Amino acid sequence: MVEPAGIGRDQLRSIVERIEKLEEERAAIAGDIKEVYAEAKANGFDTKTLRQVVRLRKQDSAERQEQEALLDLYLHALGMIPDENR
Amino acid sequence: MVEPAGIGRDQLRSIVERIEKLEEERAAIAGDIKEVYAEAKANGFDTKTLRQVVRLRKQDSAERQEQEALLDLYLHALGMIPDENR
Amino acid sequence: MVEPAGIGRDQLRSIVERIEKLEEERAAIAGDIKEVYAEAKANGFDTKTLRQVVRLRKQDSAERQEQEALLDLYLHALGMIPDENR
Amino acid sequence: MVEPAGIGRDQLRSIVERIEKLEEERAAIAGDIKEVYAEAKANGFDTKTLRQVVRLRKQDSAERQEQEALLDLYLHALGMIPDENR
DNA sequence: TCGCCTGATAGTTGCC
DNA sequence: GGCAACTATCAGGCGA
Repeated sequence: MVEPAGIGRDQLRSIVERIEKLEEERAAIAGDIKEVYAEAKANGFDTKTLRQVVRLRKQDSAERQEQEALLDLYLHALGMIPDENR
Repeated sequence: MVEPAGIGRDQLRSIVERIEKLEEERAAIAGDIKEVYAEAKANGFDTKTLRQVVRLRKQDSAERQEQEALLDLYLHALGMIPDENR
Repeated sequence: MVEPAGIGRDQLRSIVERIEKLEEERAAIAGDIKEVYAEAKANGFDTKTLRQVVRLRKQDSAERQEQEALLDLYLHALGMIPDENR
Repeated sequence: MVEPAGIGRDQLRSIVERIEKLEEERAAIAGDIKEVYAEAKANGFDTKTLRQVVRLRKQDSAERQEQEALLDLYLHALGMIPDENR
């Protein structure tokens, strides 16, 4: 049964407000992250690479290797071996 | 010149750690939001509708601002600058 | 199971080529759009404003559709299904 | 001088319509691309890897190696050498 | 629960 | 060369 019209009104308002509050907080943190990247950039770091590093640290190494292996497979099938020293 | 290997080491570590800390916080908040939706659902609300309501409320204010921006642009294009602080 | 090395070779090549062909076409159209803006600019129009107009026209129809969708959702949530083809 | 209000009216309409027409075409092609990926997926290919392949083919290899070198530098500074056989 | 799809986020490109 | 718009990728939510 869905919440009847009259009854849930205050509850609905409360829910929406809580969500909006949390979304604001989340946006604020996103802003902080952006700032850190900006500061890093100002100190001579390459943000693109930084993001890559952060992503790699998050990713499980097993999964990472698997993905690399698959890519190799495809590139090989296309005759595009990216680096023969690999 | 990009940050040389030896120099930025500690700085690099600090940057990465700050970002990871912030991303954790952001993820925690995302979890809270999820909980609110789950709770709402348990109370009989339709989450899809709730999400759309939240989205529309966000859009409304964004849209309003954009309309204002457009007006400004037109006024500018016509040489009728409405606000000298622009 | 992912596509084994030998089997999908020609198929893989075909897929990649089709995608690349389509991406070229898309890029060509993007170029045409750019040209139109450039021409408009040469005729004294403000491109930023033009872009905003185009964007808003798109948004308007999207918004209208979303509002309709929201109405549907509410009617559904209240057990008043407006359209059995849904 | 910006285009005066009355004069450019038809021209403005024409511009906007041409742009919208082109954007539709572009969207149609984007849809085609999506279809190709979907079809590939249905045939057992991994779309994420496919996208990577397409991207790599577009990217100049010199640039690619440069980016890899930079990443290595950062990972090294963090003590995270991703693959010692490299 | 899994796969799909939409919405959020990150990256690229073009303009100023 | 920095910033803003646009595009592509990714992740989370929804429906089967």
